[in-house]
Amino acid sequence: MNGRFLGEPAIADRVRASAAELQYSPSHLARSLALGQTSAIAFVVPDLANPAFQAMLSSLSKTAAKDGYRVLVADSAESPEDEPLLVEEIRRRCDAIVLCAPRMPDAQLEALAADLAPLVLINRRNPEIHAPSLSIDYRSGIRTLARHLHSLGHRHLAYLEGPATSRSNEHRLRGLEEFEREEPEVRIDRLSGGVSSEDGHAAAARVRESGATAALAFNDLLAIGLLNGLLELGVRVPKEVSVTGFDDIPFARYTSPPLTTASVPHEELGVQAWHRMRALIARDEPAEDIVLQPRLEVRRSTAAAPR
Amino acid sequence: MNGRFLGEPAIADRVRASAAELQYSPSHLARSLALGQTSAIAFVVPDLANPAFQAMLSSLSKTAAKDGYRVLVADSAESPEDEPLLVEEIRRRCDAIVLCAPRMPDAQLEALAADLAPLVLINRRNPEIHAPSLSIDYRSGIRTLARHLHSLGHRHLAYLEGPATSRSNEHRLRGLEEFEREEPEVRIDRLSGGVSSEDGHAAAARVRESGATAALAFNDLLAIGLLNGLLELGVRVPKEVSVTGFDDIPFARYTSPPLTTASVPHEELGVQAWHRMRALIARDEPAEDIVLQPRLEVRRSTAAAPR
DNA sequence: CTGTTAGCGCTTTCAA
DNA sequence: TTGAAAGCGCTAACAG
Repeated sequence: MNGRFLGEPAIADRVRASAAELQYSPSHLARSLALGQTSAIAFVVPDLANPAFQAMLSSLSKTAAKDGYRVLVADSAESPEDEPLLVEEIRRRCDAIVLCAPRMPDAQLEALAADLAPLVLINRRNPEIHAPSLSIDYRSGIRTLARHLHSLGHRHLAYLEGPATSRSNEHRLRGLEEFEREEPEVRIDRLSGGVSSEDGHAAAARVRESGATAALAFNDLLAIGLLNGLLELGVRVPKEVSVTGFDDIPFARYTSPPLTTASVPHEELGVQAWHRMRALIARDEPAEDIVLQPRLEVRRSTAAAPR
Repeated sequence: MNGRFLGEPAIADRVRASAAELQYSPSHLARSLALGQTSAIAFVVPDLANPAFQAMLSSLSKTAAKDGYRVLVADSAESPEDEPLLVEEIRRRCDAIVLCAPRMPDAQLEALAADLAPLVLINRRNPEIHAPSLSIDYRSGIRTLARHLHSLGHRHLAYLEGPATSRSNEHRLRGLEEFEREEPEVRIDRLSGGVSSEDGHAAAARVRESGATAALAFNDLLAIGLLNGLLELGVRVPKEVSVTGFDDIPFARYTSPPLTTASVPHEELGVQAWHRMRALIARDEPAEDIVLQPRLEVRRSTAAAPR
């Protein structure tokens, strides 16, 4: 049945015919047990409703499929507590795991890492962990956005934060601190944001009250909600307040006004994650870790600061 | 180890301690083989990059997780030819399958259905197939949109088609025919559209040339691209041309102008799909098939027809 | 070249 | 109450 039969073709045909007649269908399960591999990998994200993670999943799944691998998905619902159990459970069902932006504390992740191997990490670097890691330079990306706003004359900015457990939020914060050191006359207010467009919408009033002339949102989802909330409050964007996002999700270019953002190649991350994973599974040396640079995408949600 | 041990607690503890020491971790695979169930289901869509399918996946995965089930995803890349093999392969890896908007011909789907059971169908009804089916009344939805445009004075419409293999595209076409019979003075041009925002964008010139005062797009993705393409061509929306979408993806409300659309409860579909599936797996009688009615969501991309 | 067998790691049944 | 054994359906190594 497996194609590499060396006997008489007629016999093979007869066997195949009988198999069809008996409605025989091989058990992938038993095959996996005997072979010791399932040809499936897990992909875990904090929020499957986020287009950025969806884009990675879509490209990871397509890419892995070319090598006969399927992907098992799980959403940790932004819960750092449940994450370790979820991750261990799903890992045991397949051959390997891609952890995307895990929210659990470093210590737990470090403790788990060996058990999880083969493991590929996205958006979470940790020198203690021996696993390929793909990430985005959020620190530099947010600085580029801040510098863009600065060049437009903005001196009072607001940063709408992401989840406190998000490492990439920390990196943005770090980038902002650097920027403040470079441009001491700039003031940046930290405002609590969230993770969804609704959160961004709800933050609009706080942004207006802060008096900032420009708001940097944690990501595009937040920025899109903020944009809308600001408009509803009668605040003109970008005339009165400029807004930036982060990610460049497919819809960022279609908002009103189109969103200035830092563009992240999510599809590329999915492809590269699979390449690293394939190497790991084959016990090859995976390619080097990469830190992708976001690209400034200037659209119409940012403009010169009001007088 | 399985919690229902009847002996001395001290012994159980000692066993557990040894297990931990030996880094014992149960093999889900072997357990599945012995038990004859994997606690995983497959979810197959034509395009994982479509937010409508992503929303279903996200809710299906969350809902199934509550019952200890994981989901294996696959994207058929809109290919009706590869679909049957893909579907059979992934089905054999797990306990059941949810087929979302399959593109393969009816005959093939009917032939496959028995092999695939337990099977839940989304967006594809077929009386020959004995499987729970959840769908959207696209026919009525598009008619509601057309009627909305008609009430605004539009008499020359254009319909931007979806993939030829999409049954839901056919249903929309059917609804439009009904509408034409009801309102004989209305003209509806059929224009080839596609499946992505890029396709919608590319169709903008064709829509303008058609002379229609309103365009109904197959879905929101197409509509958003069309909106943008029209704007780039200097066509004012909705002043000169009204545009409608279908689905009400999360971003439809944030486009410029916000998109009038037929709202489809994708999350609800995911939840209901799991409920049907759970009943099937438990050999219970699944709840009745449902045909959800889209809800007209009037936003600012539609307005009175020009003079 | 063909047919037999052990074993993957679990669950369940049956015997001690 | 505890231990031993059969079997889930496949693969791979081994004799015949």
